[in-house]
Formats: sequence, structure tokens, C-alpha cells
Amino acid sequence: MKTKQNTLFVGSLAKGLKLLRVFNETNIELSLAELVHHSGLDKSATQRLANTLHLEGMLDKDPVTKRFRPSHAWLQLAYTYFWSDPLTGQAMPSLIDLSQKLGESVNLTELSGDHIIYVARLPCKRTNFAATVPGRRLPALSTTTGRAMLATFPEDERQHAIETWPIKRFTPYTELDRREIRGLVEAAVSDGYAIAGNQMILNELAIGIPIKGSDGRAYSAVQCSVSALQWTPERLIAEVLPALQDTANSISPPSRVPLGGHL
Amino acid sequence: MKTKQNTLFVGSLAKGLKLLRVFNETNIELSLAELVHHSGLDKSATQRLANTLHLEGMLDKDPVTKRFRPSHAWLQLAYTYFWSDPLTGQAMPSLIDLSQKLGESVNLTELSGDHIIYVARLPCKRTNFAATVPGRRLPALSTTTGRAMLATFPEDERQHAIETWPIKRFTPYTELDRREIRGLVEAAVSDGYAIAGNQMILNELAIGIPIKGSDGRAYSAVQCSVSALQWTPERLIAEVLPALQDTANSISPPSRVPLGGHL
DNA sequence: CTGGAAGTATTATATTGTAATACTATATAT
DNA sequence: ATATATAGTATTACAATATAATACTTCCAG
Repeated sequence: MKTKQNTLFVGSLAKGLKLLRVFNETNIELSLAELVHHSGLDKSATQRLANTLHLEGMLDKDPVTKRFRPSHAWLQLAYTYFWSDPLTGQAMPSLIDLSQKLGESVNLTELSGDHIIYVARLPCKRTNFAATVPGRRLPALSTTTGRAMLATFPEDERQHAIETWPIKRFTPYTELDRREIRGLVEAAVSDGYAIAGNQMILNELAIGIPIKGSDGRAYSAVQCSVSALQWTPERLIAEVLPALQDTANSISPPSRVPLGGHL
Repeated sequence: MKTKQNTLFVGSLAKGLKLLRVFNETNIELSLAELVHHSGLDKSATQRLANTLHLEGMLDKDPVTKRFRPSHAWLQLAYTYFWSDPLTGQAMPSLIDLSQKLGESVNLTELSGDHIIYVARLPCKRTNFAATVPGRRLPALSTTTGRAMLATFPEDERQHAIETWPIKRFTPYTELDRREIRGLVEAAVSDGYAIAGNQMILNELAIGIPIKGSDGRAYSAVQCSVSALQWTPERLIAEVLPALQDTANSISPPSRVPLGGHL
């Protein structure tokens, strides 16, 4: 390993993790050769590392096609994560109540560097697969919860984030203009919530509100997303916002140091 | 590394993974010393490996207490798992419909060696935290879905499993007698479903049915769990079973080689 | 203020992972 | 069918890398 020339850095471990990270929405199942290609590691290293990951139960290997794919262990790690995150345990009951009360999809997100990550998802209507499973990471500036959390930050941090944090197009209507985004975040500052439509998915309308800590800053948020075909922003604010606020208030976030955003 | 003296085995990677696996429901956050203690690795190795995991974003480190805990990356891995598992995408819409229709909690499990693992959970009522998040692994013989899946296996495999697979006590009522379990599995063979109460959680009643592949064997199952205070087994069978069966039938499991059970 | 425990840093050493290469099996084309 | 290519698997000599011992630093508790 040439980078991180540090005696406290174990290159082999880092390379193994790199192999895990090659898998994603599109790379669902990979052959050794594909693993080599996507990881940038050489054939020998990939062979040994992938084999180790397989023996250790981190990768399943199809005995006939010889292709590797994520194992159940990946799910188990998430289970452990949920236990380690005090917020999830705190929030879960309220979120269930909320989703039952509204009959609409409810989500819990956390700030993860300059992204948000979905921690808990309670889908009530058929949607996008991506919108039904936890663990998705999205650019904070492109999401209602990201903007709602950012709105709780001091002026200077907020401005810096608006100027530098990443944005990505998901639909033809995804907001890409940072001046517009500034306006939306500032609106969230005064309103206490952020609302948006068609940002991630077409015909989706979402409203997000921050879960503030004792210092007034939010590192997590609750969101409700509904179909734009059946709802209007006005109705969302009138009918959903109050319940959402009750829920957010019922969750007292454990005070913790904010987390970095890797992987 | 003394074990696995194989040139295709990278010990450092395995040790790093071992460190990850030290975290669980109870070991939520660990100091370096605790990591040493639980992993069995020496101080130097633990130091280097934990540091690497931290630098690679797999472990968060509290800058003040210096303690390590699972990072958001653990959730992201689960997200990738969900994409890699064709069953999840296939089943999700039907499961959402089912949970909405019943107004009760619905779960999707897969066989993972001699355990089952919860892949998707759609909680509709407040419960145990453990019953609301995916990734939990339980001894197959102790669960309705495990028994329902096992019931689709040929006689000899079924018997072998009943005699050898692990069992664990969760409540004072958890069935521990393998002869009783045999009876329950055989009932599932003729009924096509398994039902049980108070096995994992007190006052919980659950019914599970297999999702059979083209060969007649099931490696996944759908389950519905309700409160024993409001339901009787009879009512569960009368009112829930038909919908559950429709759901299971609507899910055609992708034919795949069954998976091992590691971690 | 002192002692001890926990975290961090350094270094000489050889164990471990490496990369090159050879082997085998499977698939595709002629 | 046979040849050719492509992918997966196995082996080995070598040295780079991870190691373990040790020393340093920091932070509490007594």
C-alpha cells in the first residue's frame, strides 16, 4: 500500500473493505474479474481478499457461477448498528404511531457528513424500492430533512454548507441551483420545516422537520412523503405537519458528537 | 494467524472483521481495552486494526471518550444487501399492501444456515425494539417462519434439522423440547403454515408461511405477528392466513443457491 | 501529588501477504 | 471437434508489511 504510509494503518484490511464497497445498487453480484476491475486491486490480491471475505462469511459465492455477492452478514451489521444508535430505539415507537395515524410513509434520517442517511423507513404505500429500505445516503442539500437539519445550524455554517456540500440530479425537477436552495433552507429556518416535491422521485411530495437537541441543533429529522397526485403542499402542511411536530418533539435526541461521512 | 494456514487467506483482514463482530446488542460502544478483551487480539493488533477501521469509516470514534462504535457505513452495507437480494425487491410491494390491509406487523425472513434472518420488517404496532428493525438472526427451529420453511424440505433433511439445529430460550414459554418441535414442524407440513405464541416475546402471537420456489422448497417466508391480548390463534388463522397466503403466492422467489450462515 | 490505567507512538524483526506465473476449467468460435 | 480465449484456481520465492514489545503521554482517582 503506498497511501497512508503509517504503521497504525493495516493496508490489507483497508483493501478488503474496499472490495466490500465495490458492491452497490448496480454492482449486485460480481465475478473475480469484475472485482479486480472495479476495485483497482490486482488479480492476486483480489483473489486472496475475496476468498478471505468468503471464508469469513462476508461474501456469498455462487458455487456454479463463482460470482460473489453480499451475504446476510451485511444485514446483521445493520442490526447491530440499530442497537448502537440510541436515536433509533428512542424514535421507533413514535414513528410507528405516526405512520399508523397518518397512513402515509414516514422516515427517520440522520446527518452523515454532508449527506443524510435513512435510518428507519415505514412505507405505507407502494413506491420506489429505494424508498422502502434503510441505509440510503443522499446529498443533504437535495432532501427535505437535510435542509430542515441545516436550518438549525448557525448562519455561517449554514451558508458554508449551501455553497460547498454536494448536490446531485435525481429527477428533471431536482433543484440544482444553490441560490434556490439557499432560499429553501432560509424558509426552513423561519418555518421550522422543509417541504419539496419531485426531488428524488417523480410525483413525490415530502415534508421534513428537524429533531433538535438541547443545543438547538439537529442531527436527525423526521420526514413524511406522500403522492403528489393525491396531495397538495397546503394539505400536507395542514394535515401532516402538526402530527409530525408532535412526533419530533416526543423524541429527545441523545446528545452525541456528530458523525463523519465515509464509505 | 495460526488457524487457516492458507496462502489464500489474509489474516489481517479476518482479524479486522473479527473486531467488527465484537459489536452486538450489548456491546454498543467499546473502548480500545474492551475491544482487546472481547476480540482476544493483543493490544497492538487491536490498536492498528481499530485505527484502520476508523480511518476507513467503518467505526466512529468519540473524540473525547475515545470509544468506538458502528458507523453509518454499517447501514449502507445493508442498503447494498437489499439491492443484491432479488427477493426483497420482489416482495416489498406485496408486503406493504399486506401490512396496510391487515393493520398488523408483517415480516419477511430468509433462511440463513440454521437460523432465520429478518430481511424486511413492517411494524404496525409498538413492540420490542428488536422486532422493529431488520437483520436479526434467530434459531430457525424457534420461529414460525423457520418451521414453515423447514416443512417444505424432504423428510430426511427435516428430521436431521429438528435433531441438530440450535434452539435458544427467549421467554419462559420458548419451546425447547425437540419432540414438541417435531410435532409443530409436521403440523406445518400438513397445514402449510406454522403458528406459535410467546416464543420470542411475551404476549406475541405469530403465524408464518413459506414462500416456495419452483422445486417446492422454501428459503424465505412471510410472517404476521399480533398481540395475544387481542387475538386468538383461531382468529389469526381465519382472518390473517388467507391474506398471508395470497401475499406469499404473489412472490415468486428467484431461484438461487441457499446461503450459508456465518458471522 | 502520586500511582495507575488507558490511549498513543516507535522500531527492529520475521512472519505474512505479495505478485508473478503456471495450471485447470469453462466458454466461444472456427 | 478442435482451437483459442477467458476466467478461476493453485503454487512459490521474495521482501514488504504487519507484528509485538516497549516506551511515551495523558488523564483520572486516591
